Amino acid sequence: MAHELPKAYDPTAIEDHWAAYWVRERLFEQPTPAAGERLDGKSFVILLPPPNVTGRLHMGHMLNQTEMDILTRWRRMGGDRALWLPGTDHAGIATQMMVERQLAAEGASRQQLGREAFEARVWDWKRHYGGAILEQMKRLGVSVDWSREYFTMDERLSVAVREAFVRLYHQGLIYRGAYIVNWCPRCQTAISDLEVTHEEQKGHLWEVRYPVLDLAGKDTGESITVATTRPETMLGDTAVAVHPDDERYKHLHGKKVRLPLMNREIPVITDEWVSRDFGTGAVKVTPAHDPNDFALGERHHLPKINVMDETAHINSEGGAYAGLDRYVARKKIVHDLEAQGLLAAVKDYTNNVGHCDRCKTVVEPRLSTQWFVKIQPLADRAIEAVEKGYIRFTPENYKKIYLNWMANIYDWCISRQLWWGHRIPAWHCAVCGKITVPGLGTTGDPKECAHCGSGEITQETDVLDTWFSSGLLPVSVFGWPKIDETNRADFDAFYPTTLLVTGFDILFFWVARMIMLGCWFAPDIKMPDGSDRPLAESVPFREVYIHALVRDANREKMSKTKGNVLDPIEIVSKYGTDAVRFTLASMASPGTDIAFNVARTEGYRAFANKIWNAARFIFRNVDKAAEAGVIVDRSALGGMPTVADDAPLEDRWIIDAIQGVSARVNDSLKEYRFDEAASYIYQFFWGSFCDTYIEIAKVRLDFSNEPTKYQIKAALSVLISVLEASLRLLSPFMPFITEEIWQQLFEGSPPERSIAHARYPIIEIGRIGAAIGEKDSLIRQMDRLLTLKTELLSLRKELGVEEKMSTPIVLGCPPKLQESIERSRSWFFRLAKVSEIEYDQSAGTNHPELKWRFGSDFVVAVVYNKPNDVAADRERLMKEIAKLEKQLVSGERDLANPNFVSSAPAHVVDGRKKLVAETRVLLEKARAALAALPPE
RNA sequence: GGGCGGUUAGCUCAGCUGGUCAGAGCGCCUGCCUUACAAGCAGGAGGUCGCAGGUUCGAGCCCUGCACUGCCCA
Repeated sequence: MAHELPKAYDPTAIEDHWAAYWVRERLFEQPTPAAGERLDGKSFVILLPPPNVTGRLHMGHMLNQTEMDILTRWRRMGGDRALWLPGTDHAGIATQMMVERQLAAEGASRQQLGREAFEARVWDWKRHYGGAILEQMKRLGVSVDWSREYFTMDERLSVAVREAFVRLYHQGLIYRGAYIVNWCPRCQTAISDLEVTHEEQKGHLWEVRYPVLDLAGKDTGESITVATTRPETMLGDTAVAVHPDDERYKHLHGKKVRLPLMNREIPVITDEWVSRDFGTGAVKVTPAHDPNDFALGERHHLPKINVMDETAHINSEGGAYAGLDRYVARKKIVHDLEAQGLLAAVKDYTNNVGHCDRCKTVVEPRLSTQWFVKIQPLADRAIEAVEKGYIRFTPENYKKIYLNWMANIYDWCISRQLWWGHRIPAWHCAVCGKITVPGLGTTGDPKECAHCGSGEITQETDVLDTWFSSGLLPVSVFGWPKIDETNRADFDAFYPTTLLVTGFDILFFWVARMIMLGCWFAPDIKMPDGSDRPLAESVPFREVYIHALVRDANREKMSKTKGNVLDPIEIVSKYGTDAVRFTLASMASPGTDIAFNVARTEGYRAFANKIWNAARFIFRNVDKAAEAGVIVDRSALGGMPTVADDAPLEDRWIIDAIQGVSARVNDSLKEYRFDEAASYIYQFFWGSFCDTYIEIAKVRLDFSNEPTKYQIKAALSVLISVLEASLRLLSPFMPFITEEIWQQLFEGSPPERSIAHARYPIIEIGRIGAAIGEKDSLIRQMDRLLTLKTELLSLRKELGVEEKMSTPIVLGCPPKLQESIERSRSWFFRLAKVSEIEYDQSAGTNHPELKWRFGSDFVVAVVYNKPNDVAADRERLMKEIAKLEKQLVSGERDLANPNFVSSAPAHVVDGRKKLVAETRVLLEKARAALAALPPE
């Protein structure tokens, strides 16, 4: 059967086909191990960071997924039990907002709909639009196990969420209380510290006079000036605080002041926390609207007056300002203060203002009753797991960042005032007011109050922070909390997972929470042998690889407002998935952001085209050979290519090269050096295989003459085995094109259903060690030939020899090189465009009319009767001599230095000696050549 | 304010525990439609490794200071 490949590579023609094939054939499913099946420990388990159901694929996803896919495919081909588990996150706020917008367009609201109908509506939305991002992922060819796809609100995951809450509650690690939280007036919910982004903003610092009162409550005429950036909060002031040692205010200790506008008497208190240097050294205290003031209020038992409602409008506690938006109120208050002569000063001030991560609204610190996780006990284990090395970070510096954050962690506010999410499993009693949380391991909802027995209980309306459920994923996807003898196979086989690949932006949101929750709950599950699970086996993953941010070509962060967002799907349809994947891989060096440049992608599309055409060339010759009765054996393909010891130099050279590149690629991938691995393959395939080996092989594939079948067959079997191994090597990076060519290579009967099930080229250590000395000299001979070829072509260019013309050369070189040349005569003559060689040991010193080139062990000239450009030659030689002299001087200085000779390692000294000797020879030759030039 | 990175060719970036490390791709120049590929082939030019000190026989690599720049946390 003849192969048919179009001349130019067209990714769109093949990618959809294979993407669908992989899913349809269920090639990447990793079944639950059968009971009693031996777990050999060679497993690779990785969890996809679940994208939001509302999400669309962006470049960050694509980088993340490309890296995970490369690793998963690589380990799968390496023989591991590989499982990559996909799913989506219900994304509380984001999804709720999406559906609310939809409702708004219809002139409705969730309040009109009511909670249940609204939830049904969101589910509906999810069923219709929620899978979009997963469909996009399929287009990228990700090798995930679709049979295990989850959604964080799935029944079984919801069970886990409820159980986690219940356990933590009964362990005394969940409490409810009124604290200052970050309140988003737009989303109308509390958000965690992590969901607040701080931005510098120019604003004002208002200084306000609070009149000091005497014991009778009358103005003394004196006043105390406080500074504030949020004057509207003064409506809720319940004290003024000064530093106890501040001499300016000592006489006011214990006195009272009149709160302007509200005409409330509030005390002057003293507290060490007050900074004497900030503003006037006196601060207003608003316990219900500032976390520091809240702490102050607790210490001094101050009343906490909340003056704002959920939408950040002043409430009834705000007197005359009730009903005003916070910023309207601010203006009016400033105006009124000024009118009353109580505004002492207005200063420009830049401060950090918190914004809602989701909607960018300015966050209002606000007193509110919320649910919290007492985090320290969980954090302690999470710290231990990392400090003891049970979880390793790459790059390593994230370990420090993680530990630093963990050491300064605050209790986690887990309640959200949303309707979409896991509703908190706690019931309030209308009679006694106490809270009932179901017992451990129970399933049904409680029917009566656990404290007074009343049946008048209603479930908490708040839902849990989305990260509470995603933080449980590593345990919950494998069946926790229902792990018993009958269903523990998944957990035994796949927990802990091997690796987590993610961006640093969710290091705290997600990675840290998974570590805390995993280390907290997994120890409840016994090890397969029945022993207690140690912390080292409780971690949710053993390694974390943190990748960089994808920026645009100008290193700008991609953002919708800037309009510089690159849509991966758009680029993929233009250049092909393989090219985009390769771009990301080749730029993914740890620690640095990726400036995504399509110029680079163009280059890798060209690379794909190169691979395509190399295959075309080889296939065409295989077909031609078949016509001539030469059948190339394909049965031995699939391993590491080898070659007989008496094979031609170039065969041994290319085989050695692919063995070497395999070893390097494997090493690089072990260290997540996608960039290195990609570059090795690229250099090898394009440089060594296509530009050198195939060009050489063409000489042997000459069907026009009386065919030497043995020669053609030998050449073809090297070509095809190197191609086939290269495809496997490249497959994790470029799964589509490699699959297509690989399938064609086997002409419809491949040894596996997919190249993804073939074995990755890995060289066994023992074999590479054999005959290494001989191999070394072999490679050196080949390198010499190639260097000589380049020198000759360069010389020809300088002389202006026509491209098509071959010329005689004169060459002086050692016998060994001469022997290699003679043995490789057929291709060497063709590639170096040589018609005949005159070997001459005195080359370079005679024939002054020739233009000589010299290497460390050869002197060569192209015989071509064109007058030399003496001036240009002289310039080139002088430049070269200068360079060599510099090199020689520095080398000789080292060798003359007794310290160098005694303290540097032997191989360095030897290397330096060799270099100096070589430089001397070259210098001598260059000087001779210069002297031989005719005078100007 | 605290912490962590970065500064290497025109551009984007590699460069391991100091010693054949001054590299790659793109771009640029010159010549080629050579038995796959012009998305190609061949040959070439281009850098005092941010600045100033120091350690060392030896410094893009280690130390100190400075400059510029990015990020995280308060």
